[in-house]
Amino acid sequence: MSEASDTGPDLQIFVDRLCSRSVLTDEEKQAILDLPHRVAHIKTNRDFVKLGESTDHACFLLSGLIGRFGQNSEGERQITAIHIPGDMPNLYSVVQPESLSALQALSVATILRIPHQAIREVAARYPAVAEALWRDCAVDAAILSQWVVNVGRRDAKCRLAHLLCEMATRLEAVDDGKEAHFAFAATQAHLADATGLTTVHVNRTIKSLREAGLADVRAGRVDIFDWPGLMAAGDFDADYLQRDTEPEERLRIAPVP
Amino acid sequence: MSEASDTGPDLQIFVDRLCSRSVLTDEEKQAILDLPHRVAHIKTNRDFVKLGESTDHACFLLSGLIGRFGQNSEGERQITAIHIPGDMPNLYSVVQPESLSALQALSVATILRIPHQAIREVAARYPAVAEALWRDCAVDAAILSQWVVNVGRRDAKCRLAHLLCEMATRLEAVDDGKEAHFAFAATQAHLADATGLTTVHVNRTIKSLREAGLADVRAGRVDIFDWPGLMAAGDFDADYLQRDTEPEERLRIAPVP
DNA sequence: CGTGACGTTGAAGAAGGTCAACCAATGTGG
DNA sequence: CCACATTGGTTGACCTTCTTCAACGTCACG
Repeated sequence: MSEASDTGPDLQIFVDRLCSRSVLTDEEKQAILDLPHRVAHIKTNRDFVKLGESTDHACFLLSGLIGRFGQNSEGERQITAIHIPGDMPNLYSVVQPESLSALQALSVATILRIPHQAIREVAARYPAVAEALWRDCAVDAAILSQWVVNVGRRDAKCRLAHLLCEMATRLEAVDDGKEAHFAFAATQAHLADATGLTTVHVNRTIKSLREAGLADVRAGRVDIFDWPGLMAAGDFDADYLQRDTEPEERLRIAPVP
Repeated sequence: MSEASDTGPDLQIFVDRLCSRSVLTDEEKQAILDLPHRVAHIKTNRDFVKLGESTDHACFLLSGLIGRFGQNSEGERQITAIHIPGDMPNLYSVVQPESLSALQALSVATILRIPHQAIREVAARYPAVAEALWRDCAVDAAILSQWVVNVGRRDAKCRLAHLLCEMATRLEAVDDGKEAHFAFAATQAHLADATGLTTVHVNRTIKSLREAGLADVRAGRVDIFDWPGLMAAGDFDADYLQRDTEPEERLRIAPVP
């Protein structure tokens, strides 16, 4: 991992992301863009936030794939969220610095580290920013809820299909067509940790999706052959991702001055 | 379900709960106590917040047990959280009114309904209140993360033991002793929905906990015979519940005036 | 060209699900 | 006050899904 000071316009995608569900004024957007941050490059499979550790900064993912996970006493991992560029994998740490989940790079990744103190100051000054951050955590929790349903109440094939649907939707890899594909660096072992299965069974399950003509996962890439079919197999309904919040539905805690 | 207007000091336990992890001034506490609310009584097994429904108020649980759940396309439920008195089962709805989880009473329950608008006004006016609410959501998400680990990476006996440990800890039913007990109205079917098992297997698993001399669940009550043993069987570490936040560790987003 | 990470496959077994029957407690209407 | 239904809990027999263990293939890279 290397660190370097940087003041590029990197946070713009974070602002865009917040504004997809919240309403911010130009002043508020600028306050976020002005947040101090340092760039860091993370190697594949490196745990860069450890379980139980206290942090004084939050991470913003610029590129790559990050898994958030917990583990049982045998050290077996359970991935609870897969984060994509634009996400803040541990935004919650702003109000809860002791990290109850660990973060692992599933591929090489580039992150920005933003000091909690700076985020807290902006949130204290602009209630609408605090609200937008709180909302981002709420969406994260909604995805987490679905993850529980996925792991608890679906069989292997359905679980994996659901996960692929979720990633395809969040990565905006699907349009109206039947086919789609996207880069996805996670290994079968990562998928096993995410679905609560073994790598062996993930392998067989991928095979069955492939043979059913639904999708294939290989060489860091997911190919979807039959999007409606995959959604059906995965029992997938994209509503929970809250991607379709129309401008007039977006809430704002304080009036726009 | 019956509704009645009420202005008793019911919200005091909510304030106490927030202050166990956050720092609030007397003025801020009073603003929360002054929140308008209506009392409602809910019958057992009634879904009082439905999936996908939009709400304009958050619920505060005064008495009883509430399950938050999602479900798969077959209608099989997966409980993602069990809420106890003092919890706000859908606090997140303040920033995210479309409910992505449903709420079901697991016993007769008494709730207070608090309009979103009122909560939003207090949060906009007092950044520290917004922070405290945000933190409450973060703790809720931390519990949810553990729930994923529980369902994804532990076997039936371990899962159930973990759940009992979590409930015992949150209900403050355990002290330093070996034994403990607490009222717990959930049925075996509810436990099955919570653990992602079938009722039949929950029944057998309870039997095995009983025969191992660890704990028993029956007649709306949990008896713990061997607390250290149950914690070991459930792979349980209470840290994630954030119950031990010392006053000097509590964060505050804005200075105390 | 060896070594390690990742993927693939087969055989055997364990954990948990399914189906079905039955019991005990409680409530209800005649 | 009894006949009956309902809800929650218990148990057995059987079957499916997933795990475990072990071997082997393949590709990238030093």
